[in-house]
Amino acid sequence: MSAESLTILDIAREAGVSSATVSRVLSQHPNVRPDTFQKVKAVVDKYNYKPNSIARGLLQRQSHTLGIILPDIKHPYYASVFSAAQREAMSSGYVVQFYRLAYNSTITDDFINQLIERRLDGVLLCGGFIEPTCANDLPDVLHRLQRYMPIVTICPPITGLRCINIYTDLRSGVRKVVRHLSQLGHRRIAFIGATHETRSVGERQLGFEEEMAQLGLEPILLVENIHTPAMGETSVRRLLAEEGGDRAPTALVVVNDLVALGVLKGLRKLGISVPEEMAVVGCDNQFFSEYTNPPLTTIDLAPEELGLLGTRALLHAHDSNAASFNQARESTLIIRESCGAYLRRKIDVSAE
Amino acid sequence: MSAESLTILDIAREAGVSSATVSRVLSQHPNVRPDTFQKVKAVVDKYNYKPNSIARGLLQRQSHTLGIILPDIKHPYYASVFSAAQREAMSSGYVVQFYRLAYNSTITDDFINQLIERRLDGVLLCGGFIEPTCANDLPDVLHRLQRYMPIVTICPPITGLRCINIYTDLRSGVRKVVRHLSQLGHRRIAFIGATHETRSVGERQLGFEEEMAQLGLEPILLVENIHTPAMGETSVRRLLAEEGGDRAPTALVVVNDLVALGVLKGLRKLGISVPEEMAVVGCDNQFFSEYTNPPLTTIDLAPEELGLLGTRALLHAHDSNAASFNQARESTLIIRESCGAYLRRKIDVSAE
DNA sequence: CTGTTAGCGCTTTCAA
DNA sequence: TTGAAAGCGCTAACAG
Repeated sequence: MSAESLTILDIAREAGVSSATVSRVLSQHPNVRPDTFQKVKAVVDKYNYKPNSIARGLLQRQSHTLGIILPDIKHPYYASVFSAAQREAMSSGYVVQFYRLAYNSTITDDFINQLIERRLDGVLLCGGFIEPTCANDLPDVLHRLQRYMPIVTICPPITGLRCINIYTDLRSGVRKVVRHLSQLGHRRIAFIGATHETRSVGERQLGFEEEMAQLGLEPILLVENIHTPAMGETSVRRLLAEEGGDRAPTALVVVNDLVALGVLKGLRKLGISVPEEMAVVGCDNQFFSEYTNPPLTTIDLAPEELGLLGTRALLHAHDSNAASFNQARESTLIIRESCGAYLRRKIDVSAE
Repeated sequence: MSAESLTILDIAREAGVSSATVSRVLSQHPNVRPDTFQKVKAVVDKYNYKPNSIARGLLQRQSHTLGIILPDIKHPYYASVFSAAQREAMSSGYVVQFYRLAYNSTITDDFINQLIERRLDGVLLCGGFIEPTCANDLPDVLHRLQRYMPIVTICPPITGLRCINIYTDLRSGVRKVVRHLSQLGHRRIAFIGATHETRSVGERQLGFEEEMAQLGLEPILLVENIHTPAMGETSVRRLLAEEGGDRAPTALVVVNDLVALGVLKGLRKLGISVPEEMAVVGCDNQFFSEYTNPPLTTIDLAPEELGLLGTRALLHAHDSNAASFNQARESTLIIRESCGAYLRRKIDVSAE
């Protein structure tokens, strides 16, 4: 397999120079005489010699490697963050290592140790595991990690943790949604969400409740462990069983687009048409949301931007003294058809 | 930032032993006296010392790192392969690095060099860039890489390349689809696909044409550069413009589920109902395919299985002498509603 | 401009 | 059972 393992010394010998000179040639050091340069380069090319970046990293104390930790790369939101992070890292000569940490697990010392032993140059943490409201030692664990490498979190700010944090303000995002629905005339609005276990879900619920309160409306909540399309599909029936008849909601705010996918199917199976009989709004603006039937109104969280900015912040963490800051970004309401905003207009048009 | 940089020597001094002894303690070497072990362990714990895996790797000539290269992590198919690969690698103490290589680009020497310099213990290559039928030097480039590390490809086998290859047989998969549609009574079946630029797309088209020929049917082809939902959406109108009236297809075989998502929307906008007026079948069985309206009939390619098996093969590539083999897996036809298979039954039921 | 030297932090013979 | 010593492959002073 790896028969090819020439070292810099082999090249030096063959070229009749010292290893230092070869090193200089390799790293484009200016102080090399052109003819020496050529001579060495010829040998390097002849043997197709590739320096060992591990050895170089050992000496320079950097691995040119970034870690990125998230719960599920198959989730389109995380895939977007990851994708953008990788691009940004790559364009600066860094490589990304992927670490998975399940939604419901907390970050442990053992896990942290892996990162430390790998001597990463920085770590991006995103969602899930850094979310549990129950994990009170989270700041401690992350502060320990931070003694070894800069970290950037992409999630709602964690109380007691001093680090770079970037996120999209979900709370105000959901408030926008509720306001929009109320402007369309809805009074009985329900929130289909997960339990508070993750803070970013809690933020959504909080935004929902705050805005409903401000509008003087009574919130309808179905808060269970709902986080897949399948769970969304079954949740609808339960919600309408609990809140039936007069009390039935006319609009649904769904915790994310993935779940909303199931909610739409659930409503379809119940013969409830969207948006005529029920308005539906998601959250996330995934690639598929434009293609649901009807196209899903949702809020855009700009995950790629978070990944890009997070990585950039990480790469600059050494030179910038601002080792800790919070950056909140605004979400964007994407109005499509599932909320019924275009309903009246459509009807008007057809009536003409 | 990384103030914490104790070395094994610091620990050795503090514990009053040699670095060799500390090393033995750290790697659970049997020949250490229990009291020495405890003494050293105490110091290690006290300072929370974490050995530098980079240094260890340099000596042992392995990085315990696998590379995985694919065109787009946001694509659910690749995300699944990646996810499974990471799990399998992690469970064997390996970490995965992600490299992106765009769909349309070919793998270059420069790119290969990055991998070599990073001294990866193996590389998994998947889709896109290893696909172009035009890149005739592909085997050469990969053979060069292979001199440094084992590689596994996940794609239709590449002529002239000797390496481990695992894939799902798309050709027979699409043939199943066509057969199924013909059994449902369809005679005018169209294929909406991309150009031949990638072989895995070519395989699908080949399967389509082969089976149509075998059935004595005339194939209808819309083969352009269609690989996003948006392109799928617009493709329908073009197809029906070209092949209208009597010649209009009654069934559509779409190159993948992502594109099918757009095709469904395009048909909806044209007021063509699925499956009543047009049967649609996708390919890939993505997470969303069960939730389209109507649910999409498709073929399952088991990407997670490919990722798992590919990684496992990579990890065993050293001890197994079978340095090169092809493993083809069967695809599974997933019958849902968009193909109309349940149509008659439904009608019967409602007629009762 | 180039070579010598001394490591980076760890493991692993070989002796003791 | 433990320690001394010799590197893994490379870079970075420091001389010359």
